[in-house]
Amino acid sequence: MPELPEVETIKNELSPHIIGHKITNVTILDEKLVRQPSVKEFRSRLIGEKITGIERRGKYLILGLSSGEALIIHLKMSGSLLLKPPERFTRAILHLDNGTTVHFRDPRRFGVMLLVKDKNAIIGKLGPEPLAAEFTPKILAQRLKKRTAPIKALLCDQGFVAGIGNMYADEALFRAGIHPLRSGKSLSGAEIERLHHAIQQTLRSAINKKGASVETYFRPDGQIGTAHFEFKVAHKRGEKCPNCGTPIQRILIRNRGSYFCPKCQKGA
DNA sequence: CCCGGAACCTGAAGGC
DNA sequence: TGCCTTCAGGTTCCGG
Repeated sequence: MPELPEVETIKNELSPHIIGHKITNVTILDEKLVRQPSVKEFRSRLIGEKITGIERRGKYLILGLSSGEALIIHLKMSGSLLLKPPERFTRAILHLDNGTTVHFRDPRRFGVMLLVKDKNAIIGKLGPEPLAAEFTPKILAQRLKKRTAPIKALLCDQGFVAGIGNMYADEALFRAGIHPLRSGKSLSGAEIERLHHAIQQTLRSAINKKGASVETYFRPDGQIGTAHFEFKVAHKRGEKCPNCGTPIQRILIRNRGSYFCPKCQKGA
C-alpha cells in the first residue's frame, strides 16, 4: 500500500521523466478515477500544460502545472504510476511531449485524481509531515494530550500526522515498544520520545529501501521496493517476535489488522 | 470536536 | 473444479 515512503519514492523516481515536459494527451479508461472537475474538463484543462514541479504531502502527489493549477493524485490502496504499460488494470494514461507515458494502474479502483486551482483545499487539513523539522517530540506530546483513541488509530489519522498508514504505524509502535491499544494521552514523556524517534527511523529506513512492496506497490520502472523485508511485525501473524520469540498477534483496531508483540509492547 | 464503525472496491489465497 | 471466506486498508461519511 502506498504510504509516505512509497509516495516519496514515486515522486523521486518519476520526477526526471516528467518535470519540464508538456502534457500532450490524457486517456481516461475509468472515469471513476477523476473526482473533479468533469472528465471532459479535466482533459481539456490538462492537455497543453507543462509540468513545472512535483511534490508529496502526506500520501498525496501534487503535480504543479504552468497554468498555476495542480494535478493531485492519491494512489489509495492499490495504485501505482508506471512508465511502461502494465498487462492489466490501467485506469488512465498521461502522454508527454518527450514520449513519456505515465500509466495509472489500480486493481482495486480506489485511486483518485483531481485538478484544482488551490491545492490547499485538498491537503490543507493534513497534520504535520512526520519527517519535517517542525515535527518534534514536543509537538507530538501536545497533539496526544487529550486524545483517548488508541495510539495506533491516531498514527493512521491523516489529520493527526500525515503519511503514516497501517503497516508503518505497526512497525513504529513495535520499535517504540508501545502497545497499539494504548490511548494517546496515556503515553509518558519517555514513550513519546521513543515513538517520535521510531516514526522517523521507520519512515527514513523505508525510503532508503524504496518503499515496501507488500501487495500491489511498484516503483515507476516496475521494480519492487524492499522495505518489507525489514518488517518486524507488520503482516507477520504467528511468526516469532525478533526480540523475544513470542508469536506476533493480530487484532482489529478501527477495522484494520494490527500486528504487535504482546510481550515487547505492553500496557493495553 | 472526538470516537468508532460501515462503506467503497477487487484480487489473491486458502479451505472444503 | 469451483465456491466461499478471509485478508488487504486509505479515506469519507455517519451516528453517538
